[in-house]
Amino acid sequence: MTQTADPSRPQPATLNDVARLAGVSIATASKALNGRSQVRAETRQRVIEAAERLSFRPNQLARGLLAGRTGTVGLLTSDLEGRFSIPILMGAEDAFGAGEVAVFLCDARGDSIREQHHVRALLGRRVDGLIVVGSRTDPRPSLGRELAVPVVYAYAPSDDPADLSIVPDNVDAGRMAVGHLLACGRTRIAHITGDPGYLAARERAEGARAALADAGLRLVGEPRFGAWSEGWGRASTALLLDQQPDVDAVLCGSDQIARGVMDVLRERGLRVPEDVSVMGFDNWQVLTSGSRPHLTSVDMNLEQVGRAAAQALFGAIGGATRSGVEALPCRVVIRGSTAPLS
Amino acid sequence: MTQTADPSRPQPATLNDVARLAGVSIATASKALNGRSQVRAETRQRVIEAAERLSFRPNQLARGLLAGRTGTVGLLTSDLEGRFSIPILMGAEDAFGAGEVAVFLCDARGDSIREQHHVRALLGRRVDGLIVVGSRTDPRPSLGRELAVPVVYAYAPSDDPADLSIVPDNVDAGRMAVGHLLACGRTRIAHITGDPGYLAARERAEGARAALADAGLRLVGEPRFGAWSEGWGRASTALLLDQQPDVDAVLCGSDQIARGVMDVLRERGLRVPEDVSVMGFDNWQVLTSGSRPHLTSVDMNLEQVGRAAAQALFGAIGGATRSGVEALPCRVVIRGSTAPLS
DNA sequence: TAACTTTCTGAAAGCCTTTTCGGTTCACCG
DNA sequence: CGGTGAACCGAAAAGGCTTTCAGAAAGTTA
Repeated sequence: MTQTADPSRPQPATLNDVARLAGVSIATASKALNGRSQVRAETRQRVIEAAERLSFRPNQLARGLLAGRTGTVGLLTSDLEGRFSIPILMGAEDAFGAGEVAVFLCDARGDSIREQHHVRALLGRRVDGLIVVGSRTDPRPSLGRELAVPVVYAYAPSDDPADLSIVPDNVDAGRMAVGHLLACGRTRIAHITGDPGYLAARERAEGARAALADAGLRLVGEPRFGAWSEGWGRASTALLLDQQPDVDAVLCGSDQIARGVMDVLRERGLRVPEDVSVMGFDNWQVLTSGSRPHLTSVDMNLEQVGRAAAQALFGAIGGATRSGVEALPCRVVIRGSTAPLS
Repeated sequence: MTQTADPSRPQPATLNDVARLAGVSIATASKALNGRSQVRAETRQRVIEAAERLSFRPNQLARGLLAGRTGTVGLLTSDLEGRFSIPILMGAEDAFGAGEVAVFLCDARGDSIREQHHVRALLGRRVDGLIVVGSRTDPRPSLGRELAVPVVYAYAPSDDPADLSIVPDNVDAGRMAVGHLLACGRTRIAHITGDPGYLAARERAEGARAALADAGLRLVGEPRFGAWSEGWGRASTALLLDQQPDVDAVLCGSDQIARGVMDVLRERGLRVPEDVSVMGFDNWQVLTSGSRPHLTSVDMNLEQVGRAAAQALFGAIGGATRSGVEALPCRVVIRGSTAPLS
């Protein structure tokens, strides 16, 4: 029988041990260690040394029990696999980790039953707040208003406007992308993008169209919705070149699509960026820096989304409630695949 | 002044509330809810209903304080960014999440100071154990033997053999990869791989060489160490074809390298897989399924590494200590880029 | 009816820390 | 030398839960 009490593993020291070793009461020890002013300097020193000797770490459980705040938050993601969750998670972890907050990570695998389960478990652990990270920008069901702790939604906004959601501004991103291509002197711009079931795809297309309209231009053909894959990029580029051989720029809905587009352009003997400039979306480094030339792409600043969500949650824990959907700007990262017309 | 006590947010119910509502003592309520046998069925029912009504969730802090076990573990990663940490983290989260264990996520950013800081914070929170996830397979400094809780190292083994480490078997992976190419009838196999500073690169090369030796063969040329990038794949393939034009298979140290290799092969008019079979490493889906043809690759089963680490930690918490480095097998995922010689 | 089980219930201790508040000590002043 | 205030210290409560143990209630047997 394996016992849980491993005799070789010493129990961590308690405040009691420290107090005894220093020859003071528990209360004094606590005050000494927490910088309270009711302690003589000499006594404080003795206590601190005792704590050092026992490598005492105050038990956060007890502290949390007493304070009513645990200094923990739950990070509820719907798919760790997805590459969008990770940077957000990093940003949040970063914003919290700097302070004295620890993060519980839960992956619901896109299953709402499991999500419910995790929420309950987190509430049982008395987290001070919750960040819900989605894997796409389409609105998702709210966790509800009755929760005992504040909640902030990141990337995927809540469908309840009373909740606070932090998302990247994909419409504006579409505008910015086209803006860059226009600044390069391109006027015959096509848009090849992914699954039209994704709000992100539709919003980017909308932004692109709006920016062109502002310049008195239109897309070359309709936006070509399809899949978020290199294969779709290749297939639709072939079609595009047949139908609109005079295109001078392609804005792609993802870096994967852009890779496919560039491959076919090269095969057809077109030069990137001279003949056709190509732009991707997501700024996924493995794709942007593997291509020839390196791929200009729109970065959604996801880490910042995560950080903003964490800060908003921090504020909400402090009582400063916000609500609605807050859209953060994206940014264009210029590399070799776009250049001014010569 | 924003106050922390938000009057609109109801305090969660305590066992006391439940007991009062059910008209029993706290003790009885506790026993009723925890399935202890000292309670009449009718009383138990009343308590359960009361708990339901108040949507009572026992405070895990208080429970943990009492039990000496918190039901939490720390997951210490050195770089969330890196794509190797994530699947491991998923596997671990999976193995734990199924039970009643919650996971604290900490990212040390490859900084050992920050790592120390996180370890202390986690110990202060009285985690029951720690999983340390590395970003490369080279051994890393142990956290030490004096820790109050068990530790399991995943992917990056500890340099102290007294610790338990779970890693993928890269030597064997090299053997398996070459085994597959040999099974395809390939005999003139080249190896293009990444930074020789990485143990993974050296081990895979070693395994490949060993498998060839077993078959009475040798690599075509020396292993070509370089960088883990498409660019290196392209550059070294050009060189390879100049020096060894009769090569009939290329084993690559990563999927990125493989993509570069395939691009140059295609440009030189060589057919994949007919003329030259190409194999990658890591089975990174965005790369393997974007290429033409889809890329055969070695998967390190990282999720399983994570799961195994979690299970080992679970065992260690229960007192079943293991130690040493345990290497888990990888697997070859066959796609279109490798095929038998016709 | 007395004595004895059996079954259920509740008071209280304990986990570890922080904080309040009353008590002790001591220097200093009138 | 009694009194005052400051400086320091410790007892105790609180926070929510589990568990032990003693006691109450109900049922059984002689």
